[in-house]
Amino acid sequence: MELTEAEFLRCYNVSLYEKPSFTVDLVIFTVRDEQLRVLLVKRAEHPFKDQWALPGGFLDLQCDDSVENCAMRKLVEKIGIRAPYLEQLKTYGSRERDPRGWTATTVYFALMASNSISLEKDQERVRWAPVQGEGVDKALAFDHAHILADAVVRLRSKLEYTHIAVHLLPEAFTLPELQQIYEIILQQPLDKSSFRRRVVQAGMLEEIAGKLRDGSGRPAQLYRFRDYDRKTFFPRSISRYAR
Amino acid sequence: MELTEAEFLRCYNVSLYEKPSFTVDLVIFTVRDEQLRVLLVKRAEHPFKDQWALPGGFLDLQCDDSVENCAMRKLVEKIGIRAPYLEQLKTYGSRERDPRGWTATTVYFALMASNSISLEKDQERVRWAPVQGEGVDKALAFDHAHILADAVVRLRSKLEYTHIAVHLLPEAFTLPELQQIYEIILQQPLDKSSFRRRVVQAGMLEEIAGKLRDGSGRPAQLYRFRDYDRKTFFPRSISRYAR
DNA sequence: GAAATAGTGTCTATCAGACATTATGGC
DNA sequence: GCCATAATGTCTGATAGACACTATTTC
Repeated sequence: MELTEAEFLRCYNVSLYEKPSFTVDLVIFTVRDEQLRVLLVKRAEHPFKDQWALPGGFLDLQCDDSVENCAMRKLVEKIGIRAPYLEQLKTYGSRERDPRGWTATTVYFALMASNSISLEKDQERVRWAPVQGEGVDKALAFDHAHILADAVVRLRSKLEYTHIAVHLLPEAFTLPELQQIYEIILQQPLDKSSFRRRVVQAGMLEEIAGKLRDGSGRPAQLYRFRDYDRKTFFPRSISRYAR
Repeated sequence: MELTEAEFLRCYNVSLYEKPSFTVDLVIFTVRDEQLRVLLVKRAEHPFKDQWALPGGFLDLQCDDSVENCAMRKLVEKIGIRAPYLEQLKTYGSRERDPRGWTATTVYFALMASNSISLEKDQERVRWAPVQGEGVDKALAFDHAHILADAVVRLRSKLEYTHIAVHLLPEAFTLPELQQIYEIILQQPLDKSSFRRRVVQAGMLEEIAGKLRDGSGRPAQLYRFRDYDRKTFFPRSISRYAR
């Protein structure tokens, strides 16, 4: 006789299959001091003790309802605030990537404004490392250098045709500030006029009436991002370089 | 006294953390009979017994060296050949998605030419279901309808600015055939002249000297994809529709 | 007014869309 | 020659890049 689904579930042994260890890691980007930076932590435990690594850790099946929840929880633990932008990057899983054996990690990447973070606390074990090319000038634990490179490529690529750069700035920002973010991450100067046309015509920004930001020259108009839910998509990529 | 890394690894208990069940699922696309189709299998076991689902299954820590290896193994098991294109889509993990409890699945999507597959074997339990909109006209097990929708969106999106459609055709194909693939998946007619300019100028194709394909009218020039490793990237998206 | 920075205007090259025209096969 | 389909040519509109120019602030 066939089992009903309810009967089947009562008898089902969850531990039937050997499972890999499962972790969630984070690539948290910000732009500070005219550099793209990524949050690194020094590992407190073996393996790779005292080496720099991406923040992350094991899933907690009791308190994490989903992988994304887990990523948000770890983000809050590490930097104390919810990131305005969190996106799943990729899952890396193999027998070799961790000396303890078969592991898989789902990596998320987050963007945040540098004014919402503090660089200072515990510089010895937590650091915002500048990104040079597609990595940092430190050796990273596990396959984290490879993961970081993938994240940098994804970030540059998404910058070309979406609005995600606004998440690297505070709520109110000027167009020159936004352009500088693009220039820093894409590592090339952009034409002011073309840049403005592009973002204004995309309709993604809203002037903050009357407010201006001071500097040494003419003050710049403040804008805010119009709709964090809407997906801006530029029909042409921002730089001509082939990828 | 501190443990060395070697000592630590000897004592390390891999089962310390409770792990979610981990599976790999596949969204395998092809174009056949002028329709985008996806491979579905009827589940033999509970849960969701006898419902249609994406092919997939548990990771085998013994024989799978990596998640990607596992996806390739399952692909070969299901359709008997290596797919010319396999890309990781996303990882879905939560407590709710499977009645047996906390599970995570890493989903890959594959493209293949319809001439390399057989539609006939075991129609009762394996089927190439036509994709309508962003799904199929069957209820799917687990969160597979949601996963399939994500895969269709990703496929359409990548078609706009990359060359991946060539993987849906046999090695030798004509430009009208390639254009038809785009039209079927993007669900809109494309201008012949613009389409040709686009793919020819991208430099991704190579004429197969002298070979022509017959039809009722003038025979079309055969082409093949120049370099399966190179990344073609169209600087503008192919259709004007905003996403 | 000079310096500095913000913002605008204009010209041009490029390319997609539209569509007409030519080419080449079968019958 | 006729039909069907492949392939090319041409015109136009949109827009990115380049760069000159104007605007508004501080000193």
